[in-house]
Amino acid sequence: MAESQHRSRRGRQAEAERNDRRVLDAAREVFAAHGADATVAEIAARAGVGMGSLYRRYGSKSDLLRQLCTQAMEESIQAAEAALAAPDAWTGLSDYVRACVARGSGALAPLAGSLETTPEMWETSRRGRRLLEHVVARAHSEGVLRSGVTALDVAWLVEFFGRRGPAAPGTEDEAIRRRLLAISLDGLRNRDAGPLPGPAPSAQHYERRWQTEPRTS
Amino acid sequence: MAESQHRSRRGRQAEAERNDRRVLDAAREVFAAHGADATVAEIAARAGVGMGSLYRRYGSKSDLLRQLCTQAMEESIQAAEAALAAPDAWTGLSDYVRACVARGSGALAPLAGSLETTPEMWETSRRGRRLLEHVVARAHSEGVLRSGVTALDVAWLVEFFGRRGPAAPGTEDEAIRRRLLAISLDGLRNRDAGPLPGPAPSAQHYERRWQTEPRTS
DNA sequence: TGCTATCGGAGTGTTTTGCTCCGAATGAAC
DNA sequence: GTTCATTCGGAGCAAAACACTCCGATAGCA
Repeated sequence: MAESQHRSRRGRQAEAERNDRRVLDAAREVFAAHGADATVAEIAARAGVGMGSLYRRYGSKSDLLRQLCTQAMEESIQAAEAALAAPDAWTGLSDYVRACVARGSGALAPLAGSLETTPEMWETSRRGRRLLEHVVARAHSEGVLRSGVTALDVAWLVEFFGRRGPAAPGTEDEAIRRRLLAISLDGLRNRDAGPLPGPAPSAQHYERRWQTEPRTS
Repeated sequence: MAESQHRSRRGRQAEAERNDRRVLDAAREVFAAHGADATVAEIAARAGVGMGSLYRRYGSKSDLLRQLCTQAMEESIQAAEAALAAPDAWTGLSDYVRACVARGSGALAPLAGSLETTPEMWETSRRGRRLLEHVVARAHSEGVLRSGVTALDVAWLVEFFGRRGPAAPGTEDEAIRRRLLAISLDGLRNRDAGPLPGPAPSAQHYERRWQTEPRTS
C-alpha cells in the first residue's frame, strides 16, 4: 500500500488502472472457483482492494459478470484465430482446447440464464462459434479429427472441463485436469473409432441456456 | 394425491415409505442439477411432498446430504463389483464409468468440506476405492487400459463428468454428456499413446477435500 | 362417527450478501 | 508546508434467501 507507484504516468491514476485489472483477474479466479455464488466481498479481498474501489468501476455484480463473459469470449476468439494460424490443424485445435480450459472460458457457462445478455455479447459469441467451426473443419479436412465430431462437441468439451475451473496454476487440481484433458484429446483424434453415440449437439440448445428468463424458482 | 394407495400392506404407511423414496430421488436430482446450494423447498416440491414430510424423515439438510453421499458410494461399490464380474475387463471398466456418471455419483463430490463426515462414510469410501483399484488392475493386466492410468484417474474422471449432473434422462444434456464420455473412454483405451502428463493424482489430495473444516470464510 | 397418524405448506427467525457512504490517505499545485 | 482534489478501504445497512417449525387439514382404521 505504501509502496511507490510512480512507474506509470500519474501516481494515483496508475493505481486506479492497476486496481481495475486486479479486480478483473480476481473476479475470474473467484468465480471460476466458487461459481456465480461467489461473494463480491471475496473478490475484493482477493484483489486486495476495498469494496468502494470495486463498485466505483463496476456498477454491480452483474456488470462485473458480464464484463468477464465478454472477456472470456474474446479470449476464445483469439485462441481460435491462433488455431487457424497454426502450422497443422491438430496442433491448432488441441492448443485451442487447452488454452480455453486453462483460461476457464467454460467456467462462466453455468451462469447462463442468471445474466441479462446484451446484443453485443450475442454477436461476440456467434463470431467465436463461427471461427471454431473453421478450426474444426480444417482438422477434418486434414483428417486428424475423429469423424462425426462437430464444433459444438468441442465447445461443450471446453465447457465441461472449465466447470469449476481453472484450478490455480501449480496446484494438484490443475495437474489432474491436464491429465484428463490429455485423455479426452486423444479420444478426439482420428483413429477410426466407432461413430459417436446419439445425435450431434444442436445450436438451438447451446444458445437456449443463455436466453434470459428471470429464474425458474 | 387422491389416487388409491392400497397396493402395499398398510395404506398410510405405504405412502410414508413411498415418500421417503421420492424425497431421496428428488434430492439426488436437484442436488445434482443445482449443487449443494439447492434449496430444501425445491427438493420437497420436486418430490411432490410437503416440507413437513421431508423433515420428519431427515432431520436436516445435512442429514439428507449425508444419506445421499452414502447411497452414491454404495452404488459405486455395486458398480465396481459388477465390473469385476464382467466377461472382459474393458466392458467392466467402461460400464463402471458410465454407470457412475449416469447415477451422478460424482455430483456429490463438490460438497466435500461442507459436510461432517462419519467414520462409516470414510470406510465405505475406502472400500469403493479398493474395489476400483482391482477393476483398474484387471484392465491393465488384460492390456486394454492405457498405461499410466491409475484408479484415481478413473475416479476423477467420474467426478468430472458427474459435476452438475446427471442430466435428466432423455434430455439433450444427457446425450451430450454421453458423447463426451464416449470420447474420453476411447482416450482411456490402450493404444500406446504417449504417457500421460504430470504425476498421477495422489490419494492424499483426493481425501483431503473431505476433511471437515467449518469453512474458509 | 370419532380417533390417531400422517400430510402439506404458510410463516418465522436468522443468516447472508449486494451495495452505500464517509473518513483516511495520497499526490499535485503553489 | 499547506491546501485541494481525487481515490482508497471497509464498516454498516437494508433486503432477500433460506433452513426449519408448527398447526390445520386429511386419510385410514375401529
